[in-house]
Amino acid sequence: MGAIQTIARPRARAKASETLVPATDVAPLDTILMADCIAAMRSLPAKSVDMVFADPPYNLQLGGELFRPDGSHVDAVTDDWDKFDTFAAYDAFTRAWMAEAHRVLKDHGTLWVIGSYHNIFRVGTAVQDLGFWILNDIVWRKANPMPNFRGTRFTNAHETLIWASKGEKAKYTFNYRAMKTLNDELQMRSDWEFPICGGQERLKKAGQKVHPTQKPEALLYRILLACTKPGDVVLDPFFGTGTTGAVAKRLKRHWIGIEREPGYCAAAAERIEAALPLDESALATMMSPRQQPKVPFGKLVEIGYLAPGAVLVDDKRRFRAVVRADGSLASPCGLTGSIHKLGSLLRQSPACNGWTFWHHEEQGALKPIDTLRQTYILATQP
Amino acid sequence: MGAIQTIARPRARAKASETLVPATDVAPLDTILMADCIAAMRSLPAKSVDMVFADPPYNLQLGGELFRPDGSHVDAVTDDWDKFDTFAAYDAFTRAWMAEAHRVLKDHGTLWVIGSYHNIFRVGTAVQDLGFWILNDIVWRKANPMPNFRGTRFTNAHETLIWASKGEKAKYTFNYRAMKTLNDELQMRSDWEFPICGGQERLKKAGQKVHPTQKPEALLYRILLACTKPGDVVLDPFFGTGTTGAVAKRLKRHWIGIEREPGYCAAAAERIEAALPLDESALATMMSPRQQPKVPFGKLVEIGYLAPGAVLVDDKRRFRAVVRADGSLASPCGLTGSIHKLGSLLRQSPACNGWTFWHHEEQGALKPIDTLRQTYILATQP
DNA sequence: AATGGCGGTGAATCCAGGG
DNA sequence: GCCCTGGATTCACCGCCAT
Repeated sequence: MGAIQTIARPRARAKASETLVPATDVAPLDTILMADCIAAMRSLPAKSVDMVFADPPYNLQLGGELFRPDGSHVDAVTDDWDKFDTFAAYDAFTRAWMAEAHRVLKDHGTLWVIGSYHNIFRVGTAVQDLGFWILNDIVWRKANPMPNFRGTRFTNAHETLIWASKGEKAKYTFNYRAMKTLNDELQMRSDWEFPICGGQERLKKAGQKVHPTQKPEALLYRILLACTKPGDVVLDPFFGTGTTGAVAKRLKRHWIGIEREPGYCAAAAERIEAALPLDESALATMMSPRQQPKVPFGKLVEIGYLAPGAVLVDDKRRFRAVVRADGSLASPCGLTGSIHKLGSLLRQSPACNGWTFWHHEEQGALKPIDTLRQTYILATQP
Repeated sequence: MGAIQTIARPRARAKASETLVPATDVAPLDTILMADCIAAMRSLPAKSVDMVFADPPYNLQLGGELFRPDGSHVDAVTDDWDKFDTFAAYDAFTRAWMAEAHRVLKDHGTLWVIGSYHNIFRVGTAVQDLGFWILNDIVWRKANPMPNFRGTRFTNAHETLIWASKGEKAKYTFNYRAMKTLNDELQMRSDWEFPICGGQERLKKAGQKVHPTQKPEALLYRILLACTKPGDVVLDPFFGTGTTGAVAKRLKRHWIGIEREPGYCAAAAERIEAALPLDESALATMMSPRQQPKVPFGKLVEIGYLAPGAVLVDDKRRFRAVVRADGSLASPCGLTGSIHKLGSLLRQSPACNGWTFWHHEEQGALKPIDTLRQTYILATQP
């Protein structure tokens, strides 16, 4: 693993590359190029890297300030690097860096890009228009997303990644066995769950986060493990605080980072210097064992296990309630609420497990609605 | 719910609409229009529907169908088709139907589109370019996806939906409380899990599935419950076997379906005819507190729930205020104002819900004054 | 030493209605 | 249009500190 080298400008050849540069020289491995990403990419030889991982600006287009219900302020992404005047400007920027990514990639290399609904559709369109061939889109389900404080939309609980080869017929690396092993001998799916980056992993300086959008290492770990081999070269043109570099070093892949902000470069260099090969316990956390799925009662209504209007009773038939369209219950006396809430109201107890309290008639017998939940879990778990 | 009416062509006015048609007439409700989708949409009056749900063709590269910008079918699709031409044709088709969707939607209506990585990025770009404002992208996680048999990629286990309003400032319907209830009192997230459509729900004829991509009713159920009100009109320009219509009928929403294939139209008509609407009590959903009668704080003082001079504090007893005769509060530091105003002043936040911020002593315990309001509402409701 | 309460916070396109 | 005001609105995780 080469030393970390921070340079102030891309190499002098950058300008000449606008004409035609023979791809004879070698890319500077395990190095941060402190420069504008498009100029720096132009300085790299064609067909020299095995993967490009890109976490470009999302063009969030945020409005005013946002406050939590308790009155505290939400620290939003307001950095200048995320601001674009128009979609056209964003598209031009996207196509410029992505065209360079296509040039720099080896024929058997692949591109990964991450984004949110603000930008990912434009990114994906550019991916296709530039001749890349999409292999999968991947959903990063956040275990702990920020809620929607005003109750105006669905909680924005995921981000999207695109994985693409250089063309329809292009070969690419996919370590199928490694992914299947990582996923308890089941094929790895296109939806991945990870917590957002926080705790010890989150880089901080004077109590402040160093970068507003630092990605979790687990995400990069899975990507690099799935789609590169040891010794491969990964280029990250939006290096930030160097998550890609840190994980690449741990997995014995080479990396090249491009980052304009000196502060991010310094943080990344220090972080990667300190990165060590993963020990077994850290590996285990990366494996993200799957947990028992939570099944809301409303789900059983949606999928038709219980129809709205169905009648539920307790085991002694003392209480009775009707299922409503949204999964709430209504009792004849006018009380309404969730299965748990209505159970506790009627029983006049502080808490109630609605799953075992409420029953429905099935072949002449009363069965707790929990059996429906178990049936559902059994039917949908592989 | 009107009878199902299958027509062979869109109404005669369709052609004239290419010039300028005053939007005076009414859309044909609860009807299948057997016609090309763009032509049929042109026959509908402007600003006449509350939601457009669209499940357009997923694109072409799998040897499927190709459309010209006017929506007509292109027969000879060969492997030699230039990709750019293919994408350009699909984009033109997408923008054509989507522009009609924008025209047909009421100002407070919303658009839903579903797709996979083959087409969703182009669809999303069109959504933004046409001036729609994306509210969420939603991931449908398939509980039981088809495995990747060759082990060459990640299991393609999800599809993506886009939910958009007509513009950045446009209002829209979102039944927040119903969604929260449906999800066991947690905010509904942007990742939804449903099984793919199969079993009894899957329409079959002579052992063959009637439609290759029939969507599960649970998916439409959640969408319609979340983003429409009873009596609203939902237009589905790619009606297929009528999942949208069947669920709309069950939930007492009006629907309009456009479908070109007679076989699909017949299956949809039969299916919707058999669907049963929910009765009123089952259709009821948990309402937002907003829809409760408004009770001014001063009312509680007037009727003696709280006497002038009573002392209120916040939950941590950091702040303290005295109730005055007119229902305003006065703090010891001299500040005065409504329960909301004084709360925001003292907490130094831009807004504050005084009903939950302020507490009063009741049997030795602090209780939010909102409980008094709830008591009052319960006591005065018929 | 465990445990539990409390506070902080994260890529967020985050209000509605009346005067 | 604008301004003002009423009042609706949060989940999982991490770390600190008190018990």
